Amino acid sequence: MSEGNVRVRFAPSPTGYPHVGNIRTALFNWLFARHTGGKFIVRIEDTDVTRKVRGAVEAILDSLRWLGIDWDEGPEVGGDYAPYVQSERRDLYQKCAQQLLEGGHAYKCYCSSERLSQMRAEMAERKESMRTYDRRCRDLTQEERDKLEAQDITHVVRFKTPLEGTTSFNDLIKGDVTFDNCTLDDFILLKSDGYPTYHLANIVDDHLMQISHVLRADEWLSSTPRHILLYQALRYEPPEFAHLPMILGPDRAKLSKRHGATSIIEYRDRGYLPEAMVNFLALLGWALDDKTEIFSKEELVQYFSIERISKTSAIFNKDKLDWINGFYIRKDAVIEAPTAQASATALVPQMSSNFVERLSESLDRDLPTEVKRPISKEYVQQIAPLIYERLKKFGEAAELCKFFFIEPVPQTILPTDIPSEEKFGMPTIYPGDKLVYDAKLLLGKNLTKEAAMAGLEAALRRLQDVPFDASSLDLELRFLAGELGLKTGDFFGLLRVAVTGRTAAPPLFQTMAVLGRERCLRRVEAALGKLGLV
RNA sequence: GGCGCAUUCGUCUAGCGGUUUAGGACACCUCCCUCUCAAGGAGGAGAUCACGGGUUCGAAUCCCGUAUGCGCCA
Repeated sequence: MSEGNVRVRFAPSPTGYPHVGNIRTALFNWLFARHTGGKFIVRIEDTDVTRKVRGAVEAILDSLRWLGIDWDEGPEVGGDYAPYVQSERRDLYQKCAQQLLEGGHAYKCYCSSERLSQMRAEMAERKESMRTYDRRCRDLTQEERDKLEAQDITHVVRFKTPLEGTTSFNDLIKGDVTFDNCTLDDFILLKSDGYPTYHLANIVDDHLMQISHVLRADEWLSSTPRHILLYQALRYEPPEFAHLPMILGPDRAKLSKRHGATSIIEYRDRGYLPEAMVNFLALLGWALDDKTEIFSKEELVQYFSIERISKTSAIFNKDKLDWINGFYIRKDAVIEAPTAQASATALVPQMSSNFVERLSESLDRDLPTEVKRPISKEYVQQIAPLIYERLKKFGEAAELCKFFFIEPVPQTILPTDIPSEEKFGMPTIYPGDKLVYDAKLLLGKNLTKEAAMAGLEAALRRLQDVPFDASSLDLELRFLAGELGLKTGDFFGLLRVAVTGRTAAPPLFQTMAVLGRERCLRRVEAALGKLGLV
């Protein structure tokens, strides 16, 4: 098969919101298509009527769009092989089933589901190795068939799997795989409601849509011999197969809702960047070499190859995702200003409008409702350079810069007031979204109450008339620390807690400059007032 | 239970018979930078290459078993 004729598909069933595994499959298909100059097709496999979930199709397409995975044929865009929704293609499957029936490759099965489940129970009882359909209807005589037909019993159509021989195929990732036909069952082609099973619909559509390569999750490997047999019975040329390693949860089990965030949409909503997600997903089961970790989408398209897909399943490593996301945030946040070193005001880097925009959005969404909207763009622009290096995902932004919007309130907090999951140094947030912090934090490790109070009082006076820009504040407060006989670290730490309510925050002087004189004075004053009571 | 696939640091992986005292990344630890936290820089710890047999002058790399995990039959 020449690579120019590559046609691959992503065939999700709308039984739920797509998780990272589903989307990784889509990504690999897409990368393969774009790398080879082939076509990427999206086909909705909605033949399982009972498990259909409302809104799932939209969620799937939204996920693809979010990551920039565009499709050449499929829902919304159409194509030469439309429709791309299986429920609209029922006639095709029924015709195929009929053809198989007539060719002696399939038969109608009249067994009731009650009989089947009873049969299975008995087999389990007897510990039989073959716990599959006992093929009772396979060799019915014409007379028996007519009789059952006359009774108007609902039936399914089953594939007449060869009883002997083997079925082999060469998987592009796993290599040669062989199955004994006698281990395969007479699987269902057409359900009693007239809908096809995955097996039938899949084969018919892949053939009709001229799919050249099937890149799908490893869980389908065991079904592949059935598919090959079907292709043969139908006299279709089978496509190439490549079974992708699975993505597992931290407990090594197949991803499911139990693993917390599984829906890819959730990652978008938590503030992950699409380019980071694509980069991360690509690295789950694929690697270019022994060192490269960061890939743009263009580079992935350029370098992607099936040969370099690994055979082993991978565990979703959230820490690494966070690292990659932080990397992309930092990378995209700053505009390289060629005149930066010439500019005296270039203490803070210039932020990209993209970053400011995303930051504004997440603050607008996550900041408490008490904060007045709309949130000032100019203000966000000032905050941005102070936090961009500290952000791993935009979902954390509000928490990270809350104190720019809400007054910290010092309070004496009893140990029992602090929720156990609260990290050291982080403020305890109470309902009503006041930024309450433990007044004891003001003392830090090395300060006595008296020294802290003296420090705050001195700062209060000095802050009245010092020019309120970062470098002046730096200069003046450093000087003041000396006057007070305090270590700069201790003094600045004290001020940091007073001004931000936390022990870990962006650089102090830049933060103070952004907050402005009035607010800083008020906060120092509040801290001082409370400190007297500690 | 049967069948199939897999098995390199905690995790993602490089490795496709000698260049390997098994390389990189995340996480972890130490140090530097430093007003804290980050970011960045420099180091460190961490893998008897699942186990047991072969093949070979030589195996993480090839073959066969066993175990374990995962998947499918459901």
